[in-house]
Amino acid sequence: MKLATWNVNSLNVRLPHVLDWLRDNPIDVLCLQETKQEDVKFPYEALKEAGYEAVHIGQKTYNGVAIISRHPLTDIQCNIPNFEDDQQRVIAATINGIRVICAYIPNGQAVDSDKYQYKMRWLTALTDWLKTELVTHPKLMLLGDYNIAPEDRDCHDPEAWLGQILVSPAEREAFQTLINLGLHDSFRLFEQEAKSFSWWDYRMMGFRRNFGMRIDHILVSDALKATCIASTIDKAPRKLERPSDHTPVILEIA
DNA sequence: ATGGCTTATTGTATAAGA
Repeated sequence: MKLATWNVNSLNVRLPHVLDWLRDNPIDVLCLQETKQEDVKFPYEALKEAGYEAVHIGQKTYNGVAIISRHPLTDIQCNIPNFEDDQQRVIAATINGIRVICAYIPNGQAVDSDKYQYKMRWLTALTDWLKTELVTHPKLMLLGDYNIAPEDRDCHDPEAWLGQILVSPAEREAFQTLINLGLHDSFRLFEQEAKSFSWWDYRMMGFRRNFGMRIDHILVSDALKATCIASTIDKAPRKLERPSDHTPVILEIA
C-alpha cells in the first residue's frame, strides 16, 4: 500500500495536477492540505471517477484537509477533540486497519506573533490527542504539512533560518515530543539524498536553486515501523506550470 | 536576500503563506 501527503495550496487550482498525479502513480491514500474551499465545492465526483473515495473538511480561503482513498474510509474524525478551533486542519479515518490522520499544522508566521502561540498550543493539543489515539489505534500514521523542519539537514540554509519559524527550538522540541509518543519519521528510515526537501518558496527561484525545506512528513507508530518499505519525495509536480509550492511525500508499506 | 511569488477575496489593495 502506498500513502502520500501533499499540500496543494488550493485544490480548486490544483485539481488537474492531483488527478494527473493519481493517474500516473499507484497511490492508495492521499492526504491533502490547504484545499482552501468549502465542502460544497470539493470535487468528490471527479475523484470518484478516478477511483477514489474522499472525506474533506474545509473552509473558504484558508486551510482545509482531505483524505482520498481507494479503500473504504471509516470512523471519520474532524478536528482535534476538545480543542476549540475555528480553522479546519485535521481529518482522520481508519483505512485497512490503519488510523490515518491528515494534519495541516499552523505556519506560525513569526516567532513573536500570536500565530506562533497558536501553533504551539495547537501542537500540544495534537500531541495530547494522539497519546490517547495510539492506545485505541496502535497502527497509526500522521501525514501532513507540519510546518517544521526537524533538523538542520532539512533546511537549505540553517544559518540564515536560525531561530525563525519552521526551525525554532520550540517547534523542533514539539516535533520531538510527537516522536517520543512512539512515532518515527518514515522518510528517515531509509537512505536519502542530501538536501531532500518538500517545499520551496515561489520567490527567488527557490525550486531551481533547491532553496527548500523538508516540512511535510509521514510519522508512523511503532506497530507500523517494520512494515515500511520505502519513502520518497516526488519533485515532478513541482516542475509543472502553476505548481503548488509543496510536492508530494510518499510512503510505501507492506 | 525579511522578499522579487501565489492564492483568494463580495478585490482593483490586502492578508497569508513559509
